[in-house]
This record gives sequence, C-alpha cells and structure tokens, in this order.
Amino acid sequence: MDYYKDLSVTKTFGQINEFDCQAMMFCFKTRFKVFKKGESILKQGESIEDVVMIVRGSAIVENVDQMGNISVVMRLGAGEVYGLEATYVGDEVNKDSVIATEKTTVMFMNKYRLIYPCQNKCKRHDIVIRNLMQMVAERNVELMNKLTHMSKKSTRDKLLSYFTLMAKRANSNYFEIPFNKTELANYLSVDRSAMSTELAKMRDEGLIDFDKNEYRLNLDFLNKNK
Amino acid sequence: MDYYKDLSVTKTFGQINEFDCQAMMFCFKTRFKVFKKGESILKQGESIEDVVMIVRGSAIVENVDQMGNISVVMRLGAGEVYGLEATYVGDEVNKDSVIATEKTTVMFMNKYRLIYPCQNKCKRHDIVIRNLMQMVAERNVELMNKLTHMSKKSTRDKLLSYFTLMAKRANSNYFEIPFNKTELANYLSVDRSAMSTELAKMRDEGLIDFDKNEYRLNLDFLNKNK
DNA sequence: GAAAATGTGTTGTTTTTACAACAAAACGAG
DNA sequence: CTCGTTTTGTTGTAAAAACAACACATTTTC
Repeated sequence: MDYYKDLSVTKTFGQINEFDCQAMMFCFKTRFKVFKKGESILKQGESIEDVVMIVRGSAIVENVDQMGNISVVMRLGAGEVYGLEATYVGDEVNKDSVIATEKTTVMFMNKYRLIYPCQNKCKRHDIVIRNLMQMVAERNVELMNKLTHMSKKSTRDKLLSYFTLMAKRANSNYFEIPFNKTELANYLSVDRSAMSTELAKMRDEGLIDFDKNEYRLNLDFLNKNK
Repeated sequence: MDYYKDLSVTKTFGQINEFDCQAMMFCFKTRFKVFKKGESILKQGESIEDVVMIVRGSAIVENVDQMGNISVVMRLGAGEVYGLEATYVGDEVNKDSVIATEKTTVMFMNKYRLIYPCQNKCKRHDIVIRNLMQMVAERNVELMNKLTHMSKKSTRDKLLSYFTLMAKRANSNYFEIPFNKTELANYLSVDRSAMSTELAKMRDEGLIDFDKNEYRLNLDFLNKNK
C-alpha cells in the first residue's frame, strides 16, 4: 500500500520512518477501508474491535439518544483517532457512531496491540504511545472547549463562544468551520431553526456575517457592546 | 513525610514501592500543601507552574465567565490530577480554578519533570507515564459523559441522564453524588431554582427521591413511562 | 439534467427556562 | 448555643427556546 504518504504527516506516525512504520503496521494488524460520504465507520452500540484513524477525509462523531435526538460530539480530521479512550477504560461497545462526511480512508488498528507495549521489532512503539498520549490530551482540551460553549445559557452566547474560539484558532476574524448549520446546531445542542433565527438576528445587528460554512466575527462590535 | 500511605493507593503511584516513590518525589520536585475548605488550590488565569494531585480530600474544578456565570467542570477526588492536559498542549495559564471542598492535601509536581522521560534514578517513571495516560483517558470519558448530560434539552432529561449514570456506577438505584444542589446546577448548566422546582416535581411524580446528596432513582417508573 | 434528498430560513405557537426576590432550613465558627 | 453565612425551596413574571410546519435553495445521484 502507499498509504505511508498520508501516515507520515499524522501526529501519531509522523516522526517514524517508512521502514519502522511498515513494521508497526504489521504489529498493529492494520487494515484499510474507504468509506463513501454518509457511511458509518463505526456504529453506536456495536462492540469495539479496533481503534480507527482517519487517514484521508473526515468524519463526524455523533450520538443518538432514545428520543432520537442527535448530538454531534466532535469532528475528526486526517490523523485523528477514535476509540482509544474507550480501550483504556475497558468499554466494550461504541458509545457513538462515526460517520464519514466525505470519501474517507480509514485505518483500523487492533486496540490491544496499540496500547500494550510489545516485544516485537516495531521499536518505535514507545514513540507512538507518546504521540497517542499527546492526542488524548488534545482531545481533552477539545472536549473542555465544547463544554465551555455548551455551558452558556443562550444560543447567542453558545455561538459566540464557539466563533470566538474558531477566530482565535484561525488567527483572523474570518474563518471556516467544519460544520454545516444542522451539524453546528447538533454540536451546540440547540434547536436548528432557533439557531437559524438567532444567526439572522446577529447578522442584522452587524455582529457576524456568514456564507455557507464561512463566518466573519465583528469583534469591535462585540467589545463595544459588552 | 508520611504521605506515602496516601500515595500508595492512587492510580498514579499505586504500583510503585516506597523507595522508588521517594526517588520520584525528589525527581518531580514535589511539595505538599494543605488547603482549608473553600480555598483556591489553583486560580483561573494564573500561570501554570505545576501539575497538582489531590492526596487527601477533594476539590471542584470551576470556570467563571465574563458575565460571572459559574460552571462546575468536574470534581476531583483523592489521587486525581489537574493540569496534565494543559501541560501536554502547552497552555500557559489555568483555564479554571480548583477549589478545595473540604480540608484537602495537595501535592504539587513540576510539570516538565512529570511528562518528559528522565535520566535519573527514578526508574519507575515509565509506569507513571502509563498511569497518567490511563487517567487522561478516563478524564476524557468523564467529560464525554458530562457532554451527554448537557446535550439533553430539558432540565429533567439532564438530571435523569446524570442520575442514571450515577446509579449505574453505584450498581444501585440508591446512590450519593459528589455535588450539593448548587454545584449540581452549575455542573449541568441549569438555573438552580428551576432545577430545584424540577427535582420537586420529579419527586412528586415518584420518579426519584432524595435527601441531601443522596438520591434514589425509581427505574421501574422510568421504564414504564417511556 | 431531472428527480430525489438534504440543507436552510421563516413564522407562529407552546413549552420551558431564566431571573428575581424572598423565606426557611442547615451549617459552621466562635 | 447563637449569630452569621450558606444552602435550599418556592413563587410569579419575563424571556428564551423548542417545536411544528412550511417554502425555498442547494446538493447529490442516476
């Protein structure tokens, strides 16, 4: 396979040469699969066999409760893994579904091989462990950020909390977000139509502007009125 | 110091003998401090110098936004650490405050010494790294659970989501929670008085019962009416 | 390129929550 | 034990969000 080009730019395998990477692929019993847009990479409730990594493309982690409410937990981009934390805490079934948002290549890795140190020749396993640790820490921060947005009382404040972070990340008050409107509503746990109304109101007030998934945040306005 | 008794039962240092533990204490430049109830162990906005571990007692992690809204992020019990993820991602200031909820002994550890492998004699450092990884993974699951509660639309569903998890954890429909009513409201991001009203309503309907921080969840009733 | 599916914006109505203000209860320190 | 502080419960009102139903736009698929 020539997936090494993709793997070499991931956080997990980036610092590892192609030869060692190959050895590790073997050790982790990796297999690759390509998913079409909308296909489920993992299904909520199914037993966990592997840790998955997005090699190319992207996916959304979502949770559907008994009442049918959809909650978007996060988005996974290239290089990101899912299923690691569950493996560490010993969960046996997926708590969420992972759904491809475009044509997406996924690498499946044996969950046990990944987290236990091995006696094999893949001598870079320690580096991978370190990298995974880093990624779990980053995910933690990501979840804390989501909590910060969701803890806001009003839809407007939730949106502003999210937009402010995205602007900071982009280092610009003009930025693109990885969600469409429906997904954003499910990410922030607000009603989509109510959110749509609120966004329109914010635009009328000159606070923000947007087109598709691109947004502009008028920070001057924000600071003036606080 | 005779803190070893306390440390020996923590996830981080539990598998390590007293001698190695002592060596590591030195390596991590640990220092101990006792806080009274209500005192701040870490303050939001202050620069991060150390990773802290609750040795004895407990604390609450909370965040106050510009409008003065208090959000309880999580509760820390004995053996739990705070500041690790921030160190991994390179944050320089505390995003939250950590406040002792009772008389609490805290161990401060040099953040760099903790996460970088060292050349010293503390040969159990690798075990500590592994244990920390486990704890960060567990914290992620904890945060995901909180997100699940908070993503529910109504106060009642938020409460039920939380209570159901606590009952599952306790393996009983009778359980104690680590929050008082005010803290619980701030944890779930709902108005305290509205929550109080909703709890009373749920009690009237026979769905739950409670006294102080102890709750009983009537699951039969729950299943019957869904 | 047409049809189907998905995504988005708008409106009015209903339900829920936040807010404010207060009283009662529990707790804690001296 | 007592006073001050914190926690909890209650109520009415105002504000906000959820919901439902729809039209229109956009995207996907064959």
